[in-house]
Amino acid sequence: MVKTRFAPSPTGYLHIGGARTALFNYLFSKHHNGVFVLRIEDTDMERSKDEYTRDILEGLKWLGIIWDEGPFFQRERMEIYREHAYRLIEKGLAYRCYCTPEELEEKRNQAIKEGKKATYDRTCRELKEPVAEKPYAIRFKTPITGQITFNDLIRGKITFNCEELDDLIILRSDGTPTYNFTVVVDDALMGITHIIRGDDHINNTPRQILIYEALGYKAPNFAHVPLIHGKDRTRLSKRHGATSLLEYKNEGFLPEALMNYLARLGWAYGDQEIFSKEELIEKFDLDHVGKSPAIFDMDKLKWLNSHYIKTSDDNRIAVILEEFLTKLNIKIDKKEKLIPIVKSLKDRAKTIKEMAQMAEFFFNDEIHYEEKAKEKFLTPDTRKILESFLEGFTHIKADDEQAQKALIEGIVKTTGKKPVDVIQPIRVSLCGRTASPGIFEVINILGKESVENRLKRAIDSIK
RNA sequence: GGUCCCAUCGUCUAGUGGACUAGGACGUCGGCCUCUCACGCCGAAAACACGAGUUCGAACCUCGUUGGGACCA
Repeated sequence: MVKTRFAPSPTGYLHIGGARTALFNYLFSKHHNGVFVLRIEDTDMERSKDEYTRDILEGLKWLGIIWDEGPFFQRERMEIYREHAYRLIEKGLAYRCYCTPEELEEKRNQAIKEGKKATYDRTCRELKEPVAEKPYAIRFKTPITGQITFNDLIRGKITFNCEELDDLIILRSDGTPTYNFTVVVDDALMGITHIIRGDDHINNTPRQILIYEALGYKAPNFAHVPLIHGKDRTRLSKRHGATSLLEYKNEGFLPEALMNYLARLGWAYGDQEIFSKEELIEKFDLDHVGKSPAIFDMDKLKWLNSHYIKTSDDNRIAVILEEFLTKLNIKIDKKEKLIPIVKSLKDRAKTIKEMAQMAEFFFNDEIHYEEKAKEKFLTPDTRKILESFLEGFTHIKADDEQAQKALIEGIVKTTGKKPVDVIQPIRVSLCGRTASPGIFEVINILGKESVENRLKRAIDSIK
């Protein structure tokens, strides 16, 4: 059975790259009816924070990635790693190293001076007896010669020479295990069959394979996904504003848009652009994951988001819109307005946040007029138009589009102006701006009283 | 610096030796629609990094060059 995992360290928020790695693991396991495990690699006591763990869990949930097992916390498994480290010593596949950090530092400097590689010189490798009372780290006995090759599911065959690898520390002198050791122990114990992770781990892979073998476990399949880059083509980091995935939620993106975008970033299925979650599970495979890094493109994400806003259920969008309106301190006078507002704005907004901003004027008759709009359309010249529209409108219902059209046509005829010249002043009076949903739609949503209030207020503002 | 990886429009990508006059999508530009803004529709510009080789034939295979990235130091 296929079993994958996502194993982030809670030393930062769940960023876009991490989310995509998680997604690929999730999709791959679900595609094969397998199991997806979540493991939190929190062995770095200094930098790990609960806040980050919470962000990661929440982010995954929001995106719609559901794990079958876990979350497991490495901090709770320290004994297991220690036990495995000593097991390797017993098997003669690891050894105690008594070199002090100072000695190591000196050796390193010396090697660099001589133009050699700054790797550990294996001083303690052949020590026969443990030295009592002296602190030690445990090092892994890396084969001195030979090659290690693995078949990456995305990149094909990758080969390393063992000479390039030194005897890495698996357990520090303070008893804490190191990264390359804990991943292997956990992945082996948890029965992970496919490790899908970032490109940045390729160089760790040969060491890890060696550790699998030493421990007597079968190495899993590896698939290294290229990293996501920022516009400057370097790895995404805080500089690129790639903080938390949840920030996209706060910016008004829909989770399915983000999932769709992330999946298509570095993976393709012919010419298809739009994928539901179910479709992704059905169609995702490692064969069509690209090998070169992808650059994050906000415009395309926005396009997908607007697509999902357009095609999403109005009630659902209304609920989200309400949250954003509240966040913007906009008081919702009548909840029944929300659905019609969504209907009128879903083709115009790229994010729900944008939608909330566009919707603001619907909720308060004391609207703010945009400077330029007022200058151009609320003038002594247009005042007559507004007055005659208000006069006619008092006899009409707010949902009677036909009557409103007739009224405007009448004004067009008597003034000799173009329809747009009649409508724009009305639009600015009602919305405070020159761009808005269709004028009849706006009137209908606002209702008779609001429309009359706003017209009066606009007319007064001209005086 | 060492090791490893990568290379098709600005961006995401299709492409697995002949169907390639290199396809789709975002973005850009132009047009249509239109009460404004959007939406929608139509159209355009836009790429195989370079050089050798293999082959009847190369975006696709091989080698090299250049460029980029990651990890380690």
